[in-house]
Amino acid sequence: MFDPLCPSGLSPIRFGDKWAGMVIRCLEDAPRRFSELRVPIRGVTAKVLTQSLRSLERDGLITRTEYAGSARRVEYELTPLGRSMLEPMDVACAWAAAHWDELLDAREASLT
Amino acid sequence: MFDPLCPSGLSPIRFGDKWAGMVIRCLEDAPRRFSELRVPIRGVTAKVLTQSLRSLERDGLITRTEYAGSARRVEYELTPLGRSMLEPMDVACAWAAAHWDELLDAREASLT
DNA sequence: GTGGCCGGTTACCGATCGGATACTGCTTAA
DNA sequence: TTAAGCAGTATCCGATCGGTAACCGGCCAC
Repeated sequence: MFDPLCPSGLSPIRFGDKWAGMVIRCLEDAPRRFSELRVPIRGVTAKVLTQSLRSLERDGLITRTEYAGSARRVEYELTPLGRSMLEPMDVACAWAAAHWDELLDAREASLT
Repeated sequence: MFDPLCPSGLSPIRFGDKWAGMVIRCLEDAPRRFSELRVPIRGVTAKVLTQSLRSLERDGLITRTEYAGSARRVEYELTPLGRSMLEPMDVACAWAAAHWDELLDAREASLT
């Protein structure tokens, strides 16, 4: 899903830390478990994902729910506040998509 | 203009490095000289502002024009690409303004 | 000829960020 | 009994970020 080579890293617009934007995107449709996040968000380590999730939780963008049961189960879910970030994120994505080639050109030109 | 205590630092949405967003805002209405940027962008040092400007230039968001004349004069100006960032920035500002109190509440709640 | 303004540069420094690696406690399945 | 999965922790490490302080050359006014 989020390829490390994905050009989204080219955009200067960032939401929280390095992985926060991807986390929010992953939670857009449904709550997900820790291990369900690690799969699509390629290249993230457990430690860093934990940091990102804790930070999002502190800011009230996601909730962390530990389900009492024999097997361990923790789910992360967007709060309404977190969901409200989708709108600026969409705008940022649209901007990046619209100006992707210009950004590439500028980068290349600056190497010469 | 950009008070170091300004709550805009509370928003998790960032455009480029720490000062890039303010630089773009300062150039919104007119081209400005190096020293004209240092005044409103309070707290930025020459070195860091230079870094930020160089980075924005590399990305094609601003141009740096050195005017030939006896007195030294350098002006920075938004490119069309740089100007196009104003739209996502406005959306981000609107989001931050709309959810400012929720962000504050979440921060405070996480301290207890 | 000395000081000030302009637009920086250089060297150094601490803090933070993100990543690598190893390990943990708990539970369930083979 | 052993292995695997879940949801992380603990420790260390290098790279980057942002900041301080000092300095620079060219020009100008005094």
